[in-house]
Amino acid sequence: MVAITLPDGSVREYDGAVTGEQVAASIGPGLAKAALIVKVDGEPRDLRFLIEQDAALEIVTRDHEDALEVLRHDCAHIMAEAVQELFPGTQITFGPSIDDGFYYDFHRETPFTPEDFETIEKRMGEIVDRDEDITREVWTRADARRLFEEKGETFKAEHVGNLPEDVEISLYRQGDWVDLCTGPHLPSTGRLGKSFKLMKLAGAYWRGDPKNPQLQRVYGTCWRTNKELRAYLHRLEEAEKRDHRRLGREMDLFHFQEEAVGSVFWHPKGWTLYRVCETHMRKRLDAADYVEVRTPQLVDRGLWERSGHWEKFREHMFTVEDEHERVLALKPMNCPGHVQIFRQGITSYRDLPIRMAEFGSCHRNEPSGALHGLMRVRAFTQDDAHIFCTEDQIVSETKKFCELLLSIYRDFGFDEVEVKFSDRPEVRAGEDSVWDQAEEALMTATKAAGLPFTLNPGEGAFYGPKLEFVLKDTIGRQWQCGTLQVYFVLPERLDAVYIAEGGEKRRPVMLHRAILGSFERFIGVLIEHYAGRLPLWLAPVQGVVATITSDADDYAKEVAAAFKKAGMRVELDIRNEKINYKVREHSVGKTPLILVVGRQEAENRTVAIRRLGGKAQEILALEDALNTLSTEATPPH
RNA sequence: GCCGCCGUAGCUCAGGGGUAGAGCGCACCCUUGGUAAGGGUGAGGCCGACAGUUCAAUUCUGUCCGGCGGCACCA
Repeated sequence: MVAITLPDGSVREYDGAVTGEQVAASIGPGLAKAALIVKVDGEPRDLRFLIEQDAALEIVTRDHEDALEVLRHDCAHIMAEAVQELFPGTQITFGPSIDDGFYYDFHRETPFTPEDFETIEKRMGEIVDRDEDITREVWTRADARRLFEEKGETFKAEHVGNLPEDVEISLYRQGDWVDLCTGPHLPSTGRLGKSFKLMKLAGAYWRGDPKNPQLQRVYGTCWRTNKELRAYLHRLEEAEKRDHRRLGREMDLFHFQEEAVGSVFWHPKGWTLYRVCETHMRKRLDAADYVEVRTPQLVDRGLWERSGHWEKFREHMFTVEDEHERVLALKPMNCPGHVQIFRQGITSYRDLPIRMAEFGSCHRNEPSGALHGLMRVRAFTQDDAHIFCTEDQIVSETKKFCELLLSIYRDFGFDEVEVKFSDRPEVRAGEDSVWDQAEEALMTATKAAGLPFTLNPGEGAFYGPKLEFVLKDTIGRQWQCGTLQVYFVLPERLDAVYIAEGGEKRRPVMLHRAILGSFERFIGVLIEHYAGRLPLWLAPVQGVVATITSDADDYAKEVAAAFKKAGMRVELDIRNEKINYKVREHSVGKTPLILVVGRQEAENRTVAIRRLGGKAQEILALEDALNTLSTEATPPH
């Protein structure tokens, strides 16, 4: 007897071993038809997996939350089958499901083109129509390897050889097509349906290593229904509309051009936004007892050699030579500079902690393929600071920093923050004992700060372990902005000391920390988060005074001047255009307030306020409008 | 950096071996209009750069530069 417990708590008994397929059939033919896979004691399994002992069973149908992953994985297989039928000689490698879809990496001499998509999609549809049985087979390692070698599937054969000894080698067969896979899979290709679409082509390295052959990756998306597929495609279009590169142009914030690849040309409006962010940060840092400094842009390579950067990051540093053939590097970071300031004079333990901030302009020669609008540039400005403190102060400083960071994120409208703890990477500076110490200190401090965090093993910085603070924007995308890194090694290398209570010299610890990360990137994130509709205090142009007829020009000028005097950023639009036209243009330009004035307003000394996206207008006396709106436009805190 | 695609007016894009087109924007004129595009006229282009093929190249080929999507990278 085998007793199967279903999610509703009911128990069904069977004479002997039973499959999920049989259980589903015994419940009802509809369910049997809708079933994709099952979960046996929580483990995803094929419908035909033989359950030999009592177990909890969950039948995964299309509506189940796990269904998409299975459908997408099967879709990848069906695509691979289609590709191998259509293009003999193409080798298969890996094809997992991913967020919103799947991909499959192929090895083939001639590249695929987007024109091939239609052909492949058509063949995939045929494979679904053929409704081929998908069966699981267990092979010995040697046989599986031989099979793939005979088929000329060198990548698969290599992979079989690399699998751990204790892993069961399972092959999935659908029609004449075979792939090495752990599964689970649908019982037949017909269950996939046709709500899929091939999306794009890309290169990818075999096993992610640039030294290995490059494969051709085909990305696709796959959904439960055509409706879901259409909704997804619509979502992509919407996401494109909030792309900061597009909005940057439409809102006249910044541009890029060939002569300065990876550097931003900030237009007046974009620079206003930048300055508002900077001013706000400066205010918050002042209040948090930071001191602000400025360190040199060009620094002799000797300092970078001592700090260890020259050895590790040489190829990412821009260098210049002076007339004595002395090599100077454009600073890629601010830490060594800050240590130089710390080293001036003698520091007492009484002076610690010293929180040294710099809106540090840095240059890094990022690989050309990494550049991406404001998100990844070669010239950027960090909201950087180094906290020089004693080991005893690490916990309290970390705590203070986390509070400051969360509070500033809230100012900018981000409430969801994920924290990741990254420990020692393979390539690193310093002894393991020092890393032990640094990791332990950071871990204690992080726990004391009381923030939930996840572990991110091996992802620490060159100098020390780090916390990463990841923002979640309106549409759920994640952006790593803030960081806190514990440096024990750098103060040693650059010989930073303070005089301790007993009169002896001691090494301070440095906490390298940033909240926005880089202003450029953060502004990119802000633009996308708000889809360009920035909150009033951030908007570069907060309001436009727009006239209805030229009779109101003089009054409009007076209104604009009054708002400007009240500290607001307003523009005047007295062009010979209809109000409809002006409203449309300023709405498209994402101006938060349109202050409409016509004859009536001029006579009554009022303004008609139209808010971005709103339909209604609100008529206020000029004085009231000034008070209300300038209060509303005040930055948080 | 690697793979694929792309580069035509300020923007979005069409075209195609015989030196170019649309819409929006811009300028000027008419219009003074009450909340998301009023009308007319006009000016804008070394068709990314450099080589090659050709009687002729913006169009075909190659190289380079830049952009886009991934991969790799991100102190």
